[in-house]
This record gives sequence, structure tokens and C-alpha cells, in this order.
Amino acid sequence: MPTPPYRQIADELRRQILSGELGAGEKVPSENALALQHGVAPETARAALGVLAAEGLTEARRGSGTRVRDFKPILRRGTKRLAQSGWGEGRSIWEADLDGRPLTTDRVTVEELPCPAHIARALDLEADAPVWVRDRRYLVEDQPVMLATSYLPAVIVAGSPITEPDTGPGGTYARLADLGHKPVHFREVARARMPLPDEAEALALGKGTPVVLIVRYAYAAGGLPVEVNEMTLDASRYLMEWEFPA
Amino acid sequence: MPTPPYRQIADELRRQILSGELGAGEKVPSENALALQHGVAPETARAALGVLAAEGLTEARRGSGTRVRDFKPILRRGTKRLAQSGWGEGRSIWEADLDGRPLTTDRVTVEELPCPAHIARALDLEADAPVWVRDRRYLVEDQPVMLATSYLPAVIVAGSPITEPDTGPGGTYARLADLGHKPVHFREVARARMPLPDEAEALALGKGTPVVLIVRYAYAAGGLPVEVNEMTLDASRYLMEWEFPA
DNA sequence: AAGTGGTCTAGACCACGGA
DNA sequence: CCGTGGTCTAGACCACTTA
Repeated sequence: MPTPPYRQIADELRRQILSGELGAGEKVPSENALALQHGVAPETARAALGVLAAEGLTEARRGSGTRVRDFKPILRRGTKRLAQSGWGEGRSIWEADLDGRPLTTDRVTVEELPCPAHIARALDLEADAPVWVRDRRYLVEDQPVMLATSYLPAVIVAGSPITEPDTGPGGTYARLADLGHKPVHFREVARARMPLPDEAEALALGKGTPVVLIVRYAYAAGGLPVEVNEMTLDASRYLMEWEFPA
Repeated sequence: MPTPPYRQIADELRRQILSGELGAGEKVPSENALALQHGVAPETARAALGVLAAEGLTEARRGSGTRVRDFKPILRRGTKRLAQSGWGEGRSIWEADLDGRPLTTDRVTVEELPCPAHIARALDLEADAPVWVRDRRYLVEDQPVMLATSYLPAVIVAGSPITEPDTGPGGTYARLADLGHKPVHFREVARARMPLPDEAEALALGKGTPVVLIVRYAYAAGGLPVEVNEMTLDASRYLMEWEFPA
């Protein structure tokens, strides 16, 4: 019934981390050191460190050691970055997020595919209707921070730069405007959960790091859905902001 | 270098869960059963089940067994529920979230305290200036789903029903309107992380369940900040939605 | 009473990183 | 090379649930 030893050890280390006694980047005592200090088996000390890792407070590296994690988030402005003044003038909608740090993409694929069922419902299309699928990974300072997959109806975007890897100045939304389907309304739905192994690998996530899933629906005038964008964010790298009137 | 046994076992079980072969609520094989099936030590089988629990896919109960988790979220409408038509007419701003299920509160405390530094900055107050702090826990069907702490400047709300546990029809925002400080603009900042032990306990969270932290800033006409509300949501119970124009 | 998960031990071998 | 974390074993005892 009392708190088991491995939790007591974890509690003590957690207190030190949260109080700042152990600062970001500092080394936590090793498994063996903890085992000796507390008179427990190495596996028990290991369990204590496992608790902190699962809470996202520490990060272990084989051969090196276990260190206190840092939290230096990117601010993602849900409302402001999608204001028309952003993409309407050829600026990247991402600039505001990064305090000037460059945001790059890799693993870019653009292809025409039959529309998945759940996307078809949102885009108001027949199942398997052709859609252009834009898939990419975003990086900041060579670290992956987000995965994104956009779906756009082929009847709308076929033949446009949206079907090319480089969509040109202003990006996809500027091109949709060129095509006469300027997005005028957005809806974002978000949830958070622990990553699956493939997500953890693609984002190089540490142990106790959740992902945030955001699905954005873009609508042109008259309520016509023109894009669905499924994003997967490293929760330890992002602060998300939305602003709106009462 | 090859995939260790405990991961192989976890991979196989995960596949069965994600494919629906093992449905929500169904029992996963026990530690001993897995150990026998795969010819490993019980602790190794246990490690495999630990992986799935950390991913939020399963939930273990001592004496009972390990079962596949379910995800039946509450839809939290960030924009619509704060539209003035909601609280302006005496309706609870929460109704839309729940498909008719009643939302209740417990652990309600309302007290006047010196303002914490990070809140003082947001409310444009001197540090330690008096604020009324409203603290409560929200439950759906007797399950805790969210913690919330609101901070309101005493110079604005002193003497009003906002300093009582029951704020009356329309809630805090209707009372702020009565006081001549109707909120006209909101800003919400969100992040996700793993819970600390006290959060996990207050929300009765399972092992692989993150929390979503949302801080809402409410502004009256002229940009006067009138409330800061810090919320802690069970990520496995919430879908969050925001809508806004381009 | 039998079976479940929760915790712990005292060993072992391996892969990796830094000095 | 040595210390680090990562994995595994073959036991053990306990607390809890269900039948």
C-alpha cells in the first residue's frame, strides 16, 4: 500500500526537476548510481527513470546518460497565419511561427489518388473520386516538427501548380484563389494522443512525447470545401493559438 | 540490432488492435499467457503490454485484466460556444459540447488571492494585486474530464456573484457584461504533454493519456483583459474545434 | 481459490558514447 | 576501455478481482 520505492525515487527526481534544482540539459544520476544511493536493484532504479521518461521530463541516450528535457516551443498562430493578408501577398503562411528560424520541408510527395472515404465525406466527393494528395514533413533547424497531408479535389486543381511539388509564391491557397476558389473560411479540429511507432520515428519523438493531430478544412465562397489538411505535430515543439470575437 | 522480442509482441498486438481484430473493451492476453505463447519470461511479456499501455491503446486493471481502450470524445467548440448568443441568453456555454449529456462540477473553490506573477502579466495587474480565483473540476457521467482555474481582477468583480460559487444564469461572462465589462474578444493558447502525477490523479487518467492545457484570455472592449482561464483536459476525452474566416 | 497485474531481486549480455 | 542505457531471465511476494 505505501508508495513503492521506484515511485519514491521518481518523485524525488521529479521534485528536483520541477524546482529547477536539476535544470534543462543537466544529467540525472545513472541507473547504477541510483541503485546504490537508494539500496535497490538496478532494475528498480531503472523503473524510476522510466517513469520520468514516460512523463516527458527526461531523455535517455545509450552510452551517454539521461538528461532533463527542454521545452522551447514554436508558436503556431491558427487564426492570424491564415488571415488573407498572409498568403494573399506571396508570403509563406508559416513565417510568423518561427521567430525568423527557417522552416523547410522534406519527404515531399505529390500524387493523384482515389479519395479515402473519410476525406471524401469532408470534401463532399464520391468515394474514390480523384484527389491530389500533397504529403510532406516540416523541419526547423534540421529537426522534424510536423507531418502534413493535404487533399484537394482533382476537378478543382488539375493542371494547376498545386499538382507540382512547388506551388509558387503564396502557396496552395494563393493558387486556389487564382483558380477562382479562394478560401474564405477555415475549420480546425484538434486532438492529442501518444504517437504510433511510425509517427514517433518520422518525428524523432522522445519517450513521453504526445502528438497533436489537427485537421483543417478550408472552404471557398458558398461553403464549397476545397482542401482537407491532416497535420501531425510534435507536441513538445508547439504552442497553438487561436483568436476570435465573442 | 533486430527488433527485440518485447517489441515484436507489442507490434503483433498493436496490429490486432488497430485492425479491429481486437475491438474496444476486449481482453488482451494476460502476461502469463503471452509469456507461454512466445516462449519468453513473464517480465518480457509484461514489457510488451507496457508498450501498448504507454501508447494509450490498452488499460490494465489488477485482478481483472488488460483491455483495449475506447475513444469517445466530447466535442469542444472553441469558437461557437463562446459566441455571445450562448452566454448572452442564459444558456450554459457548455451545452453544445456534450450531445445532451449533463456536465457537472465538483471540487469548487472561490477565493480572493494575491495574483500569481504569470497571470498578473496577462491581466495587466501589479504582481500580488488581489484576484478572485475560481477553481473547479468538470465531470461527464461522473467521470472527471477537465480541471479549470479562472482568474478575475478583484477591482472588477468584487461584490458581484462572480465571487460566489454559483454565478447565476449565463455564468461568469454574463455577469461581466452586467458589470459593464462584456467580453468581446478571446484568445486561446493550447499545448499537450504528459500529465504530472497530481493531474493524472485528479482526472483519473490511464497510463498513455496526455493532457491538453488551454489558457483562455478574455478581453472587454478596448482590449481590457478581464479573465484568464487555465484548463487541463483529459486528451482521451476531447476533440477541440475552432472556426474562423480567412 | 485461482488468475490477474504490480513490484522487486540478482544476476546476465549487449550496443553505444565518450575519454 | 569503461560507464551508460537496453534487454532479458527465473524466480519471488503482494494486492486485487472474479468466480
